[in-house]
Amino acid sequence: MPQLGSGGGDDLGATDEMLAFKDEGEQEEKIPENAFTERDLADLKSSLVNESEGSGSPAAAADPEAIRRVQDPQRVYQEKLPDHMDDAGMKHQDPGMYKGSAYSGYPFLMLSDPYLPNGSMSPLSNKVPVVQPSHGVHPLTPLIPYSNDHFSHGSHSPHLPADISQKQAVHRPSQTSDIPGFYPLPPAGVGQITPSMGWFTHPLMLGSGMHTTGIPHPAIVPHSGKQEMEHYDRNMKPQPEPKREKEAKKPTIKKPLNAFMLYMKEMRAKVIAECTLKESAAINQILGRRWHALSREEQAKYYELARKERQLHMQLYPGWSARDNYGKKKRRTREKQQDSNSDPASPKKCRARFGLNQQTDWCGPSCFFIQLLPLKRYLVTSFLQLPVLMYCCQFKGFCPPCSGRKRP
DNA sequence: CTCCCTTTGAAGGAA
DNA sequence: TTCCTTCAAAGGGAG
Repeated sequence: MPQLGSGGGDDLGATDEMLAFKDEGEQEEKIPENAFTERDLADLKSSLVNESEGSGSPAAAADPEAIRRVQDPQRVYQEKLPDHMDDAGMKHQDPGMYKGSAYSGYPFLMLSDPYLPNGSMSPLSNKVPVVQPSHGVHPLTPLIPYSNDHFSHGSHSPHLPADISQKQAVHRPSQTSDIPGFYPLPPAGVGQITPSMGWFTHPLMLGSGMHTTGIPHPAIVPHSGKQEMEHYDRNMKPQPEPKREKEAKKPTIKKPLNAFMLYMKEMRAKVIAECTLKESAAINQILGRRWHALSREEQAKYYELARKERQLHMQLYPGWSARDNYGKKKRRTREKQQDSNSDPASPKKCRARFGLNQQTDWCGPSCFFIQLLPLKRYLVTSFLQLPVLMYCCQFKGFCPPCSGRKRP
């Protein structure tokens, strides 16, 4: 058991040591000399939080007109659409136009909508780094005055090599059949949409990533996706079409992305290219380390973006709570718990039956071995002919905490 | 087909 | 106030 000898109990360090991909890119992940302390970062974070929680949105406070624009998207469209259709590639002529385009989970950065109905990602979505210089101007940018200062690297993200960006641009399908990523189409403009834009055909839009304001928002996804399927598969026999249709239209508003998520979205492509890794779990580990190696200023950029995302999200969905999306895993957990409760030999029931401490198993959870080794639960009969719950390691049939007794 | 893994941060509930 | 849980993204891998 290597963990035993790892010493110091530095879990993080140990974890890193165990990572097979550690070598890759490790050298380039040197922490800058001016690296901030965790305390500094915490200060920064709290300052950002305070700023956002203070006397309202600074951006909004600075620009009351912006609030009105958000509240009146149609007006925004009318005012902004022509410009940003030009800027954002509605001309769809320039194959490299995405290179500098802005996309994020939210519209003010968005060129395409990653939350298209049926769980399908926009063909533009997942390859496009979230945080990139904004080429087009989103209608909501007055509200969220994204400054290209955040992207002071000129036309290219420093994190994203030009070749990658170009590759992404090359893979873009024709814009002709694509929805422009900005929120874009005023209700008045719907009639101009081609019938092939199936997701836009429903007048109410609500089942199609459309906010009640009429703004399609990437955070809104219909329930027709994974979750809905799961519910259907597990709990339902085929239902009459109307009911299923009705359920499928219930929109899901997703959480706004936090700073790290924004960073991941932007940097994932680069890491994949550098490390030739495809597994997201491994990539995320690398990204996590790189995130910690970022300078204070670089991290602040993402915290600021995340803060603005939250602001916009709050303004678009005032009553929304992250709790609204709770349930999937919770339901699973509950089901497992119910299974456990229905099992007469479940640890909980057996411990209760024999007056054992619920906090301590037969061998005791404080036992180091018992926590590390695979366990199996045994319900055996004691010499009093009473059933007794036992936990024993399956490790070579030997259970150290049981004083060397062989597994029953 | 579905869930897990893996990361950080935000949010909400429980203690 | 602190701690815990869940979910955001992503896509390969496992069952």
